[in-house]
Amino acid sequence: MAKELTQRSENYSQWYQDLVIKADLAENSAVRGCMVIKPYGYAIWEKMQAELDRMFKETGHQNAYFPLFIPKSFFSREADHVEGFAKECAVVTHYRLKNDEQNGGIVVDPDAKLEEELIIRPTSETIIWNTYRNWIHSHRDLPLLINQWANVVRWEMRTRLFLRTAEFLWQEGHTAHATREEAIEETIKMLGVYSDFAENFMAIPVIKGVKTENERFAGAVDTYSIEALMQDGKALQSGTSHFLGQNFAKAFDVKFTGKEGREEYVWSTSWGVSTRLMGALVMAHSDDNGLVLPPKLAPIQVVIVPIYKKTEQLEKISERVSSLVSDLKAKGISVKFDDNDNKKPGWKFAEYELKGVPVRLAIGPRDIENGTVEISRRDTLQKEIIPIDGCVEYIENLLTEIQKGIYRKALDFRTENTRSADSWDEFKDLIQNKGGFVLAHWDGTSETENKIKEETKATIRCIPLVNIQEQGKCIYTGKPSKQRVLFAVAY
RNA sequence: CGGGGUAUAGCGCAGCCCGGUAGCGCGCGUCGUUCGGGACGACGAGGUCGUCGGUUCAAAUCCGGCUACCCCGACCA
Repeated sequence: MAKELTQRSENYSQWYQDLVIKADLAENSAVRGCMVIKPYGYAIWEKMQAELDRMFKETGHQNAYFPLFIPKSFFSREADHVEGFAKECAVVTHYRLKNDEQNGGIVVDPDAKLEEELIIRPTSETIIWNTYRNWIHSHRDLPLLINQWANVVRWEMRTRLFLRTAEFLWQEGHTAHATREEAIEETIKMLGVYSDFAENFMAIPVIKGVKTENERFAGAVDTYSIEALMQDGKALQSGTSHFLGQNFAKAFDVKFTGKEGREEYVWSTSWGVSTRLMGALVMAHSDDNGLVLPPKLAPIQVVIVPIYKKTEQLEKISERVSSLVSDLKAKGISVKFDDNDNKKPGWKFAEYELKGVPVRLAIGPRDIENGTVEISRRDTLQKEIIPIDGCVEYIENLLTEIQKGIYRKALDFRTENTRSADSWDEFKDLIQNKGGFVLAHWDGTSETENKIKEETKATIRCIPLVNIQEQGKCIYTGKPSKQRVLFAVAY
């Protein structure tokens, strides 16, 4: 075995690390906390982007681009926002280098100090709201529905490929509305877009919910999120949508004249998903043989491996395969015919499993003679021999089935790993020994939430939007509670 | 940012304790035999030992600074 993968049962986080690197998704760079996203990984991200972008446009949003740099003064306008991000900001203080006459090399030119320091955006609310002030004057300018695809920087202490990096790629939607209700509706709508995307494209079931005060975005009135469960029983926040109230409108003085001629502050939202989704995708489905990709996001959906001894055999296979390739392409299926002569079939099988290609076809002289092809699916590793005539339809159906199958598997896993706790002992036992989601009553205070976190590392992931209302007692304090909330140890 | 570990050929590692001019496996190149689950043989190429400095006749090896990565904490999408 050329590329050994650590087994999940042995060391889950090592398995993740190995897989991201060995499947050629990304690697660490020379810059602390920053990764290089490699072509195969980036191809998956591009597929995610393409679909999300389509969904945003379908819901009326337009793309725009705002600067990477944010003047320091903008940043301090919204008090909670600064407090939340201050500790992890990269700051530009100078704009020029010069030759170091004493020691050689180059140094920062002390004469080139910026009048006002620039923050590298950790998120763009401030620069965007400062801009929106000039764009919004009347109710006729609303709603303003903008999205941007960008990189952002948060100076993280501890990083992991895709899950937490100092620089990451994301999209951030920033919308302005005339009424509170409309802004809340937008917040929930975009949360819905995220959950549809997660479930239908990434094949990851998610729970939509609202965050508690502790976990709320700095500057938001309410933060909503989608929460996914990874195979090791930890939760991963996979997307957030914020109702910002009038906080940023007030901080940046963004007012509009309503129909009745009254001047009012606008209502706003922001929402984002990042390359963290790549981490979710890896951890939700993959196994000890490598990646398992949902067909809808796989850069290569079908790989064809020829099996031959002599070049005449390869020629025959290639001839038969070329029409198959064009038939598949005509159906919009991405296919690769790997006729690389330097690698043996067995090596290729292992390699494409590592890379998570959903369907593999193997065609050898025997198949040419019998008019068959060996088809094998990545999710279950099952193989069968089918007639080559009409196999396009078979493959098309199989891709759909795989997409459903891995969603089903992830959903079953989540169902099995979502439990209720009715006492503190039971709660601790579940969190420590089983992991997964734990539904439990909570008294609604940050104080209790913090104590639970200190003692168990579990946090409230969200208060599910779809939730049974029932009387109960807080597992920690015994105080009355109206509903259960979703706890888990999170990434 | 605190504690621990690591850095030697493209990758994975040995050598370091006890200083004497670098080795193994995989990969890579050529040729031949192979090819239905990570093939085999022969020959060959490839390293200023992370980086900067110190000790020494001599440093991968001893000492110090720096950088990056991994693990464990605190912070976070």
